[in-house]
Amino acid sequence: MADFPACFVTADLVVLTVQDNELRVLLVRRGIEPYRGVWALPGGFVLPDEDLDAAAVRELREETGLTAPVGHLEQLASYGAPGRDPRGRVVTVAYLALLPHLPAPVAGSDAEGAAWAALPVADLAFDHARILADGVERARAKLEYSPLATAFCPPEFTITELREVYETVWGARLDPRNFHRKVTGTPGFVEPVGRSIAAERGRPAQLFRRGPARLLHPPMLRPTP
Amino acid sequence: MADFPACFVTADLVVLTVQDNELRVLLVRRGIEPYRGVWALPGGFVLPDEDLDAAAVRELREETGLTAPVGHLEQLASYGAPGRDPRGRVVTVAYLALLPHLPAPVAGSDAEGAAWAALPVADLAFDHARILADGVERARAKLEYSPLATAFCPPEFTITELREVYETVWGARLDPRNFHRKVTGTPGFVEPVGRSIAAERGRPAQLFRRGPARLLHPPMLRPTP
DNA sequence: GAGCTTATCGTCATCTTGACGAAAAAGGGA
DNA sequence: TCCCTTTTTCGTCAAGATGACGATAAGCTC
Repeated sequence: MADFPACFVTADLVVLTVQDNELRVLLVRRGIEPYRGVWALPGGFVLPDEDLDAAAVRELREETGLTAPVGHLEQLASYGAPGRDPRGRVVTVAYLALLPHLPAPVAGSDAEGAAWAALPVADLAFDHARILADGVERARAKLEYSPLATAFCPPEFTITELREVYETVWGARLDPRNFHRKVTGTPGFVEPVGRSIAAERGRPAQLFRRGPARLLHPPMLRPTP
Repeated sequence: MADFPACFVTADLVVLTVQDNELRVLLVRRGIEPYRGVWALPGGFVLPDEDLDAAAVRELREETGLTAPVGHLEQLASYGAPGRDPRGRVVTVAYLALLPHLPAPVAGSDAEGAAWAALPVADLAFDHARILADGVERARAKLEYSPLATAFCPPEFTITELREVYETVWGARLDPRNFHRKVTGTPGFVEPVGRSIAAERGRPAQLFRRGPARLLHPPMLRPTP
């Protein structure tokens, strides 16, 4: 094994949220070289005796201040092209997190600042533009056959809020009546809370929470433009 | 960066094929410690200045003797639990390959032998049972919304051969008439070659090759048992 | 209460699916 | 040659899902 060169392994995060009908990603401004002062995905080195998933959870907590288990976190892909990091051989295991909108992000120890950036974003450090694009495409695809759109919503939400998540992530308009029928008619997608909430205008909407289903059968397909 | 411990990175392969109506995986019997003599997924260390995908392609070629670009290869997931390899911190980037049936596999340099093993298999080295299970589930899911079942077939195949791939991977029976209608009616899934082939018995079947579609719209859903 | 806005329910044509009948196209045997 | 078997391929029909859109319900403000 001594014949093989050592690598460093990092866990980077594509943290997506929906706010003001915009898809936004959590970015940090790098405080150290390389790419000092450039926006990048949050992340960091995997610690000794730390599992990859644990590293992602730790980074997510450090960057967002999240303690409660809300939203969704899954492994996205790994990136290890030679030369992607000028410091040497660094392999990144990227994770995708989908979160409801949170207060202002917290800057990490080696960052000058953090912000929610509306997509599309330009000029990211390393190969983070590619990782971000892969994460967004994964999120778009997953909304089709899984109930993960609820990860963008607070614990209790209305069908209209859920529809706005779909419309924002997909960049498409959906018919409110057909969407309502599809969501409430798919077993395990959402469960009625039993209460209603008064909107600013119009008829109050029923509140729902996420149901037990992990997969949508049949899936909710994107409109074919 | 010197604060962080070095890891070793390997690329391991879940190579699946369909033969005799069985789903089979390529395994090697390890010739070196640890787990000497135990069956494992093929794979090896990523070389210096080698991209992850390139390492997977190289390992696949070394283990199968494949030169022509047939079948399908994609990244599956990464596994890096501490202690998964007794030699130290080893992170594995797993790849999933779907291939038509090939002649007998070639044993690699550090393996005592190689074989196509019918699923399910037991007693694999490291955490390879988990990686294999993830690969099989990925393959099953991908048959639903992509035309990748054609990767299990030779360049020219009949609709019945394609259906047998689905039936084998899913472990379910499909109606030949409805399957034929669905496959030939989905744009870009398969293209007629124009010739027919005489089977052992019954009416000769038309030959098809894979079409240009990357995604099936609408998807071919697994039967709900 | 009139008027506005949004949520929710219904209707209907169209498309897709699951179950299954039937014709087409080969070979084998009497 | 004429059945018989087998497999492929095409049709039919009911049930379910979808897209387009009308209609009603339930709040608000004036």
